[in-house]
Amino acid sequence: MPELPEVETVRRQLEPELVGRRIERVTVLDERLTRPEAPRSVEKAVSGRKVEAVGRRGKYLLIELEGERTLAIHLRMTGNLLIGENGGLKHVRARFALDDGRQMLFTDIRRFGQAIVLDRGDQLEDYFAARLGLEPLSGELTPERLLELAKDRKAPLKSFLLTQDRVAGIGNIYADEALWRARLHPLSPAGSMKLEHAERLVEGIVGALEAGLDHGGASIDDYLDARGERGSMQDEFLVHTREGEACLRDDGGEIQRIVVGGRSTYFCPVCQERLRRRPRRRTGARARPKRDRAG
DNA sequence: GTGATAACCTGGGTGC
DNA sequence: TGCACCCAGGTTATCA
Repeated sequence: MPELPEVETVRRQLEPELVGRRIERVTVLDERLTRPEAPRSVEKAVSGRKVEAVGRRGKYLLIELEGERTLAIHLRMTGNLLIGENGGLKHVRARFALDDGRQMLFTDIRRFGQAIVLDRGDQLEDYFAARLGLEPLSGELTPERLLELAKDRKAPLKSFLLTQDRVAGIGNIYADEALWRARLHPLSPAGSMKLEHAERLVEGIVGALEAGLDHGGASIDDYLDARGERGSMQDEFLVHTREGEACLRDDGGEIQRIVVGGRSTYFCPVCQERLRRRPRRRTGARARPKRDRAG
């Protein structure tokens, strides 16, 4: 499933191939891809424009085009962007014909992927401001800011990490990996963290994402990089999908699988500390007056 | 405002 | 072998 490391891997591969090239023609083969916009409007907005840069925001890939337009692509669960020959591929949802004769193809088995065109400037800013929070690898994610975002939240840490408008780019795999690295139980209420926990969690998030990047992402199911090759992060998982195996910390714990927020969640019950909600600070001598027995 | 859950979607695995 | 059913998960909409 493409999360931040997978999308960033694709971005790094596409950048030298696309920047300076002109997208001569776009053919959208699945109208779901461009919803709510009509396929023709996206085809018209992109065709004939030169690529100026290839960026990323959270799990969105941003192809910046001349004329202050940006093609924002989300791979969702099974989307792939492949460049080169790519003959005989199944589930092709869009074709981008480049001016050097090659094609970039968007394939997507489950058809959840999205491609929209935004005007650079306010429209782009507003779109992402409403959806995405801190970028974990940019240095803006500090323990203090994470603590502030989690303040008073009762939601489990696992669900909190998956919420993109707090911290962008973390999905099911790297949430599990980050929590294991931080030694924090996925069911701990987010608002129960203290500074020391937030410090461990930031370290865990960054460590997990960088490991994913180092291994070209994880190819559990359908993910392929822009060259059509699989990543190897799935061979390096510390906890995700290791149900029934001994914890790698050798602490006697056995990795368990539970469902949190409808998502499979893997953790070690021995070394991942379950935090409890802190009681609200009461004001005054008695926060809750005793019942007046006299009636 | 917050948290939980369903829906979207399709290939693969499982059970009968 | 073929069929029905369930599961996976990122995001959004809906509900409590």
